[in-house]
Amino acid sequence: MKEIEKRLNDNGVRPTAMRILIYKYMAEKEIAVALTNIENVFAKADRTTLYRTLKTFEQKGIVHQIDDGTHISKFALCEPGCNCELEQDLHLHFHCTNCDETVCLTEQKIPHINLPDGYVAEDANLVLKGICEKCSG
Amino acid sequence: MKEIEKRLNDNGVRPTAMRILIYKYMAEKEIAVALTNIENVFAKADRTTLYRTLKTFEQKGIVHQIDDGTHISKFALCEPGCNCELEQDLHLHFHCTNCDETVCLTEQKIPHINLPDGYVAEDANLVLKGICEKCSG
DNA sequence: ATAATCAATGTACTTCCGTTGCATACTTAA
DNA sequence: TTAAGTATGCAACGGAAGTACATTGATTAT
Ligand SMILES: [Mn+2]
Ligand SMILES: [Mn+2]
Ligand SMILES: [Zn+2]
Ligand SMILES: [Zn+2]
Repeated sequence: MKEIEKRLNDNGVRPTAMRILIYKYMAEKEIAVALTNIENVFAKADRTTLYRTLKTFEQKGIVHQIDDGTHISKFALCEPGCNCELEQDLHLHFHCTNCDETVCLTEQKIPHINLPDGYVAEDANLVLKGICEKCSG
Repeated sequence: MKEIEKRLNDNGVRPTAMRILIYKYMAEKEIAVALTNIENVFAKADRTTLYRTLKTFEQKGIVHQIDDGTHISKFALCEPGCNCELEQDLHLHFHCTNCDETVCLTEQKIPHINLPDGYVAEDANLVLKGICEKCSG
């Protein structure tokens, strides 16, 4: 568990008890989580704290936010050493319409797209929807 | 303007005054519109009516909904004869972080993606974010 | 050790958007 | 002309994101 503290420290986030718990929870869970989700797990903690923890994690590059089309922000841990801002590390996400879970497909990078003149892309979001591995098996 | 009535009729939507106005508005405007947007334009009409009009249009294949990552649903008219559900007609969208406008890039189709075993894709959403043509010019 | 300072958490409240239930007006068909 | 179906209006609800302010906790300097 010292690894988590180190990871947080390295990214400039003070490793408080709450933050370590949330990080641990997200690490064990292999799918993207929403605030409501975390809220249910850590019912004794305040929503705002959890909200701000996610925001802090995001700002410091510990998690990345995912827009899977449900209009609910979800978050997933970044791979160690990944730079989500850079095009090379942008991966696609899969949202299962059956179980409503969203996963990172970190191996599947978003292909480069040529845009019409005048458009300058700084970020990209690619979400596929359908039936996930667990639900189709 | 008879064209609009025909378009609505052809898609099984009764061409009421309100619906024609909304269609006309969306046709003139070349960017995706949100409900709030339409609400401001047609201030005398009720929110719910506008909301349901968009929903009806969507169900009948007259408009398609766009998730541009702002967590606000936006809508744009479908090209005549387009089948948004089909992979071949899935195009990408561009969201300008400067003017907050979202446009359809109907020429830019979403490339086919090979998924890991077990995943079955039925829909795709690709949004690029950055500076749009108007803002970069 | 104490006080001063800054960061993290808690409480409460607000806003925005999407959505639904039910009543009323309008349109179409018998 | 009546009845049935559809569209619109009115009112309210719920979820999620966000913020202001108070309080607690941890760090640092004196
Ligand atoms: Mn991801
Ligand atoms: Mn479009
Ligand atoms: Zn699933
Ligand atoms: Zn712009």
